[in-house]
Order: sequence, then C-alpha cells, then structure tokens
Amino acid sequence: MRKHADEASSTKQDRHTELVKIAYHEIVEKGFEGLRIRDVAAKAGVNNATLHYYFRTKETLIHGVVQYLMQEFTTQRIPRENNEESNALNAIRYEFEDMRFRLKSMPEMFTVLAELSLRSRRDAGIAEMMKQTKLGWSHYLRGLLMDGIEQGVIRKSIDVEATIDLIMLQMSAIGYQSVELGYSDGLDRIISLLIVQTERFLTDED
Amino acid sequence: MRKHADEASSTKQDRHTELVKIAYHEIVEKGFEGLRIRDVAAKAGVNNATLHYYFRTKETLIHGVVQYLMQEFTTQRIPRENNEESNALNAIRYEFEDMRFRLKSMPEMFTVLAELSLRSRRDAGIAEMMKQTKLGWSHYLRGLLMDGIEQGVIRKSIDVEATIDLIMLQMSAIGYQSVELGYSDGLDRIISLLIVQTERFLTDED
Amino acid sequence: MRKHADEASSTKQDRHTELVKIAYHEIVEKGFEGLRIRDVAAKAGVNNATLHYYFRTKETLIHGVVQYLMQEFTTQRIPRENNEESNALNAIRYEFEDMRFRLKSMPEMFTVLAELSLRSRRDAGIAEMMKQTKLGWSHYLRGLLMDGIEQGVIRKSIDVEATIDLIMLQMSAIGYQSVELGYSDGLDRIISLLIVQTERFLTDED
Amino acid sequence: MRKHADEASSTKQDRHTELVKIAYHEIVEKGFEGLRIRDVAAKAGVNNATLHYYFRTKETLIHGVVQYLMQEFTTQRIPRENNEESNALNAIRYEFEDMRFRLKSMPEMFTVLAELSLRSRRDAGIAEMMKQTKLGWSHYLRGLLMDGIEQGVIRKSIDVEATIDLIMLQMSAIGYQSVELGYSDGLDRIISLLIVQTERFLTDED
DNA sequence: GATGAATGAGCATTCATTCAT
DNA sequence: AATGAATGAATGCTCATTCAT
Repeated sequence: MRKHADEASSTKQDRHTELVKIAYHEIVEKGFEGLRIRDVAAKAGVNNATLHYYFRTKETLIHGVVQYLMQEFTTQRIPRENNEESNALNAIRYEFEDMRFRLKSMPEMFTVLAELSLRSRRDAGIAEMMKQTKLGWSHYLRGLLMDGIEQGVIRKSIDVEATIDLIMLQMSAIGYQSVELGYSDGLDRIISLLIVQTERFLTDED
Repeated sequence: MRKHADEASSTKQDRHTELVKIAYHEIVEKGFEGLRIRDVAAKAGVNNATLHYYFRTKETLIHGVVQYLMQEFTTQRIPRENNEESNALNAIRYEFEDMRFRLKSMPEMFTVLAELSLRSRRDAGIAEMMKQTKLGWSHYLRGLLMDGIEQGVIRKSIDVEATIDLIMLQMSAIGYQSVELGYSDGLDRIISLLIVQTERFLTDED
Repeated sequence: MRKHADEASSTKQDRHTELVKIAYHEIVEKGFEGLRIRDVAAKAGVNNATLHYYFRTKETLIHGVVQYLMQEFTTQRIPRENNEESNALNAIRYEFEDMRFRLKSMPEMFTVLAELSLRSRRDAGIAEMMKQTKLGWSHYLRGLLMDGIEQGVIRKSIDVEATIDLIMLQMSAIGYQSVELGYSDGLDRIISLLIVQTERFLTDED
Repeated sequence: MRKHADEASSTKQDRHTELVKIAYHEIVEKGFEGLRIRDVAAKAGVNNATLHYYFRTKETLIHGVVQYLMQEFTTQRIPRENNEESNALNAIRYEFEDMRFRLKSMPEMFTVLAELSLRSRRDAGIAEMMKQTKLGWSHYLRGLLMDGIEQGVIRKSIDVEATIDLIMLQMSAIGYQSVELGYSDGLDRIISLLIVQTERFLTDED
C-alpha cells in the first residue's frame, strides 16, 4: 500500500496509464458498447470511485484511451536504420511493411481504431484527436512523395494529394479487413499486391 | 391511421418494415450503442410494447436491420441495360461505379455497415448474415474474373482469389472512408484512381 | 373446426373446462406465480384474446380452477359399496384411506390445494369457496362422529368439535407433506399410524 | 438517519437485516407473488438501486429471507431452565408448547414458512436451506426419543423414524392450520389434544 | 488518495387486458 | 366465437456518478 518516496511522484501517472490500458483491452474484448467503468476498476483492483478520482467521467477515460492509441500507432514501427529510408520509394514501401508488422504483432490496435473511428462521429473530442494524427500522417507522406519526385524515383505526373489519400485509404482498408477477419495469409498476400500496385502506380508513366 | 383498401392486407408487413427502417436510421444517428427500443417505438408512434409484439427482443430487431441492409446493399445499383455488362472488365468497373452511386445517394448505408461489421465480432447471427452476403459478392466477382479471362479481356496470369479479395477490400475501404469523412470530391477522385489502377492490374502483363 | 349440431351446445362448456384444466396443470407445474394467461391459451391452441372471451379476467379463470378442484376433491374417492360404511368408525377410517388413494393417484391436486390455500389469504372469492368445501366436510364428519357415538363404537366423552378439527388438521397435514416431499413409503406408514392413533383416540376411555 | 457511535460500525449489517425484515413482512402481506423489490426499498426509505447494492438479485434477497426465517424458527422458543428438559418426554411436550408459543407471538412466521415451502418446489436454493433445517430438527427429535427410551419414559417398541416424521408432520400441520385460519382457541385445544395423543402414543404399550 | 454507500435515470422485457374486425 | 394488433403499467436490473469519510 505504502510507496517509497521516489515512486510516489510517478505513482499517479502509473495508475493513470494502467487504467487506460485496461480500458483499452476492455474495448478490444467488448467494444465501446460493452465498456464498463466498474469492470475497468475491478480489473485494476480498485474501487470504482477511485477510477472517478483519476478520470472525472467515462468520457475522460475514453479520451485517455484515444491518446494512448494514437501515440502507440505512431510509435510502433519496425525498427530500422535511418539510412535505410534514404530512398523515398522504399520509405513508402516501409509504410506498408510497418502496417504488416502492426497487424501481426498488435492486431487489437486496429479493433480499437475501428471502434474509435465510429465513435468519432458522435464525439468531437475523439474526432479532433484522430484528425490530428491523420494530418501528421498525410504530412509525412506528402514529404515522402515530394522527396521521391525530387529524387526522380517517383514520376512527376502524379496527383500528390490524391495519391496521399489513396495510400492512406488502402492502409486503412487493410486495418479494417484485419478487424473483420483477423490476420491471415490471404491478407498478407493482399498487402504484397498493394505494394506492387502502389510502386507501379508511383513509377509507371501511363 | 388512414388505410387504403389495397394497403390493408399488407399492414403487418408494413409496420415490420417501418420499424426496421426507423431502427436503421437510429443506428445511423446514434450508433448501436445509442439504439433504444423506446426511441424506435416512439418514432413509429407506437407503444414500446407494440414493438416487442413485432420483434420479441432487441436482438431480433437488429437482425431485421441487418437483413434489410444486406438486401438494400445487393439491390441498390445503377440501373443499366443487360447487354452493357457483356464485357467482364466493364462489369467490374460498373462495380466501382455502383459503389460511387451508393456512396452519393445513400451514404448512411455505409455507416450502418461499419457498425454492423464491428458488432458482428460479438454477434454470431450478424456475422453469419454478413458472411453470406460477402460470399455472394465474392462468388459474383469470381464469375466476372473468369469470364474476363475467357473473353481475353483479363490477363490469364492473375491470382483469381487474391484479386477477388483485393477488389472487395478496396471497395470496403471506400465505404469506411466515406463513413469517416463523408462523401467528397477527394473520395470521388480516389475511386477513379482505383478504377484505373484495377483495370491496369487486370490487363497489364507484368 | 366446424362442429355438428349436437356438439354445438356443449362446445362452449367444453372449451371452458378445457381451459380450466390447462390452467390447473400450469399451476401444478409453475405455481400461481408462474401462471400466465398466454401460456394457458397457447396450450389450448387458441389466441389469448379468446381466453378472455371465456374468462373476462385472470381472476375469473383462477376461480374456475378453484371450483374445479373443490369438486374433484369431493368427488374423487375410493369406490365402495354403501353398506360398507354402515359402521361410523369404519367410515372415518375410509376417510383416511380415501386420502391415501388421492395422494397416490392424483398428487397434483394437493399442490394446487396448497397454492390455493395460500392465495385465499388475499382473495376473498377463493377463501369463500374453500370455506364452503371445508364446512361440508366438517358437517359430514360431525354426522359420522355422532352416528358412531349413537352406535356405541365411539366413546361418548369426546369433544366432538375439537375432534372434527383434529381429524381435518391431520388430513390436511398429510396433504401438505405430500406436496413438500411427494408421496413415499414413509408417508404411507404415517397414515397408518394416524389411523391407529385416531381409532384409539375415538374408542379408548382415558 | 441518526447514528449512535456504537452503531456506526455495524451499519452495513443493519441495513442488510433491515431489508431482509422488510421483505419478510412484505411476503407476509402479499406473498411471494406480490413481493416487489421496489416496495421493499421504498419501505426502507432507500432507492431501489441501493437494495441491489446489498442484494444483487431478487433471488438473493429471498434467500436472505429464508435464512433469517430459519434462524428465527430455530431460536424463538419459550425460555426455560436447562434442567427442566431433563426428562425426554417433557422435552417433546415442550416442543409442542414452543409451537404454541410461536403461533401466538409470531404468527406471520408460519405464513412465510408456507410460502417458502411452496416456492422450494421451484427453487433449489430454498429447498436446500429448508432441508437443512428439517434435518437439524429431526436429528434433535431422534436424540430426544432415544434418550426417552433409555430413560424408560418412552416405550421401546416405537418405530423411531416413523415417530419423528409423525411428530414433525403434526407440528407442520398446526402451522399450516394457523396460516389458513389464524390462531384461535380451537387451534389451542387441538394442540392440547395432540400433546395428549402423542404422549399416550409414546408411552402406552399397544 | 481511496473507498463504501447511495442514487437518478434509464432500459429491455413482461403481461393482463382491450378493441376493431 | 375468435383473433391479430396494440397498449399501460409495471418489473428486475444496470450504470455512471456523487459524497461523506
């Protein structure tokens, strides 16, 4: 019960994160519909009033989950050397490969993402957080595409904005698919197809 | 309240469908999470016990919605002459065009579809109904692809099964995208890109 | 569906009795608490509104069950020759034997009787019907006791009214016991004991 | 509302018992059929959700009532000196006297007992609790009878098991009778008759 | 920081009853 | 005589939230 002084400062943050993670996994299992403040508290081994001490409302907790997820999504990638990405076309392929990596190693992330996406329609807070993440992503892709054009590895004639959207849409599609059917060899093959298709699209003159 | 003679015989069916349609729109607005039997009944102008007369449980009503949606999804397409589809490659493009048509004229359908997809993870009944529809769809696409190969308009070297999955995934992706951001010119452009990409994929030898 | 003319007049009565009997068996299985107008109607193969045509309210139906039960209770006995009962002491023993007979051949009767007895506390109608039956029974026993005294087979010194109550209480006791534990050899032995005890009580001078 | 310092620690237990007692009296008045969670809560002056805080389900509350009743039944007796019971025959008479005492001072107990007995047919939990109490009772009587035989105040020739059943049945009978007609002088007389009859049965060689 | 107790508002479901046909 | 449709009034139960301690 009692903590050492040096732990005390981080204790609150710890519990905060702990509760968010539990909520996250509850959503994976039961969806937003099935998320119960009491269940989260129980799994954390605390009273449900205690949870309200950390998160004033259920909504606050959910926003905590969103933040956690968005951060995870941006952070969790295949570790690789910086110079590997020197070629923009490769970097884009790496994006797909990162997706494959996440799909295999943390499939629940996409379940929560799908739940979140739906909920964002009715929760402006969630919508905003997701929008920011997407903006960051599209910004990154824009940079890659323009680098690629400059490097001469991507054809000049592409419609940059539409291409960004196309790539993001295809990656989202993979995520949704995995939520519906789980990760499979079939999905793996499709990712490979998409990589080929995308590379061809980015390089072949019509 | 008023009843035409020719309507009288189908009253029960009417109310059944009426309730399903109302539930459908409630789901569009508030999601599954926000679906309340009482609200549906109220919007239909009947007592909530009456709703239970038609649908024994909430689940039954929801399954009614699924059935309605699946049927709508399969039925609502751009009306066109039979002979137009004679070319299999065209027919596949028509699939995308139908999608565009649905996206514009009945965007709510995709919202419900997304909700359904998520819920199917926890409701075997829904999962089964959706699976059947998807099976029907993939069956249809398989036919088209093989016709196309036979007609010589699609290259022999494609992996038929993977291609089916790829096309369905891309179409689903469009749906999800529209749920998140609504229909937009951007999405319209992406569809066009996808059509081009797909046709190229189906015809160009590597 | 259509009935012959000679059946028509008794049809209504038939359905009436049919419904009462079904209700009776529903009470046996599920108790008053579990009695549902709809279930009775369903088992009779009619619409529940039809049941309301025959019995305006649930209470009416229940009163029908009481009447049916009380009549059954008074009627169902071991068939025996009139002259067998010439001896009043024998006649009283026959009462116990009839009880044994009913216990074995129609145990459900006592279940309903127990349910009824409890319900009579809150339903004046039931209370009255049961009271009448009990009055008839005590009247009959009184006659037997006085005959017995006159015949010299029962001692003059008994308190007639108290003895009537005692006998009725013991018989009720047997009924309740059978409801709780079902009919058993143990109960059978107790009945025999009670017969002996009662005869001794009625004949032995203290 | 007001709380003494010495009561404070046992508040939860208090409310628990309070709710059980209220439920108990509701059953007396309206039977199991008429027991409403809301009414119990209202009479306790608490929100009905509060009742669910103490008793997760209606069934749990009812089981609480059973437990309470069974304990009351075993505990509530005429206070008497230990040495008074030294004679086993007296002790058995005391059983009847205790019954008379309970009948007069807490007649509702037998109403609930009757309701319980009926309900136990459909509720295994209740059945079990009642069975245990009955087992304890029969065990106690067996001890008395065998003591009596050893002491020479009860004849050796009795069938111990059947006698236990007989005594218990007669006591139950008294209870049921009081439920039906309330406590009366008539019932009082019957108890006296039963005591005499039982003593005679236990002592007289046939 | 943490908790036990309490609650308001709500929810799906049930059921006897009614009524137009 | 019979029924399909409809309903009002409950009913047990749930859940996020609050508050005194």
